[in-house]
Amino acid sequence: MRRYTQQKRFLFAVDCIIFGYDGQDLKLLVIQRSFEPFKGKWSLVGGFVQNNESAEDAASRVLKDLTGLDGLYMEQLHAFTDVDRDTAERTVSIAYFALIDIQKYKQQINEDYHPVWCPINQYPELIFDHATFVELAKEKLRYKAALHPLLFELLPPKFTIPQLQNLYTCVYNIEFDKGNFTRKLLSTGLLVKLKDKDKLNSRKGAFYYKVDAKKYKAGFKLFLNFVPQSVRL
Amino acid sequence: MRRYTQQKRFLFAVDCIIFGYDGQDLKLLVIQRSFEPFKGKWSLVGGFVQNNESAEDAASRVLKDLTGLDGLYMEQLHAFTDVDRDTAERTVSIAYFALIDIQKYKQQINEDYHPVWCPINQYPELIFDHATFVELAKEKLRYKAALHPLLFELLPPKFTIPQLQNLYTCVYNIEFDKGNFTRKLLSTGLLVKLKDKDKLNSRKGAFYYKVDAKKYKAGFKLFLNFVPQSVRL
DNA sequence: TCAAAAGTGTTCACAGTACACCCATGC
DNA sequence: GCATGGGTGTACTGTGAACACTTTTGA
Repeated sequence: MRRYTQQKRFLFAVDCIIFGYDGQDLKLLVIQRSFEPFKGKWSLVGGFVQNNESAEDAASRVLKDLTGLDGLYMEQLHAFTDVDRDTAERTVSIAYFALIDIQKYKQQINEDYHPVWCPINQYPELIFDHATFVELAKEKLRYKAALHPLLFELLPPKFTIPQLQNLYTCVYNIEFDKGNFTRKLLSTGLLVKLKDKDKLNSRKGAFYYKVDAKKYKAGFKLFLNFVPQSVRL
Repeated sequence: MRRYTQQKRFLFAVDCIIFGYDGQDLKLLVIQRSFEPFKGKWSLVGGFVQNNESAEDAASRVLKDLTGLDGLYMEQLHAFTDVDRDTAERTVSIAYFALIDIQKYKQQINEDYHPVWCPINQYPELIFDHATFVELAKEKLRYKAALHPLLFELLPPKFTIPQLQNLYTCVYNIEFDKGNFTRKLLSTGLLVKLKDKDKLNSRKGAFYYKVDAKKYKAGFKLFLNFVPQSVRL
């Protein structure tokens, strides 16, 4: 009754929700679909899982194809399995969300896909159930970043505290008190102060910091009450 | 190049990590596999996703088959997709974890599967990568229960605060101060005090409480710092 | 009356918040 | 010197942790 041979097989895809930060705003990467059905419509980046790769492998491959980069932050979001979610044929999609610093990587984006960075709250209509993916990913980003030092993945290796504060403001749509923000941040011990300053955004200039890689890895799980509970959703 | 017709199709299963609480200890439900390969070996409860159902549908069906119950707490844990995870044929498995009160439901367990409740830290060797599923589920349970009022799903409708405290102790392997525990719990406003007492566990007796269903639903997302951060993993 | 568990009260330390104030610099 | 944004100091408040104490009841 449950023998393998009598079971259906399904198509199996991955789709990536790619968040990027350009120093100003939080963005979402979408592409124009290059194949039928819905060729030319807006879509998340995705692809089918091949015989010799796991879903993680496939998602990494898709990310690399698009950005030219390995080693981006990436994690599984959710498996979407509704019977009719793909109108062509039953397809299971595993969604991954990834974080990237737009400044650093924008020149490496593969233009074959016609990728576009959209404001996170203002992206075009997407095919299938991809908008559901995005909304869930946004929720998870907010949830997780409230507890773990996740947002560093969106910044360049050198960044200032005001830059980081602006990023938090983008993610949570609230203002943070700069004094308290700075103290809380430095109290985690995850940051290393550098000698030089960023002078673009103010006359006085703000010191650059970088992440202490060792402490970052070790301290990833236990972090902060950075964001008021009421804002975390 | 990415046409649907040229893609592989894969088998697609669900597996359930079922946690139960019997008033004393936290348990895991495992079964003896009734079909090849590995017939007779220990395994999580699972099944293949059918043509006309989503993975959630399939997981609910599997849970119902085993326990006779609808409406159990259930959520998607993770999709496991390693190429060789199933030795018979490439199979993607979506793992769900479920919470049930053993006391209430034990008589309804379907005996065809030879199900056994094992202590959560002492379960038999499981087939394939099922042990990985269980460990991830334990981690997620601890993580989520530290932030959300999840553990009520493991208790009967009427329960005492000392019972709940014992459950927390099982999950986190730490002692909780009863005074602080009680205060923190009642301050959430999620509980309603009942008139009667449980007299089995003490001479004095402990008042029963029940969950305020409306507040429970509304307050599920914002809960407590119930568990010290260092214990959450 | 005593033991055992339920439940309450009290103190202390510290983390989060609000907000005032000082600092460095380019114009 | 003054406007601007970076950075520090401080006082207040609330929450969490530790632990002493009271209550209830069966044996």
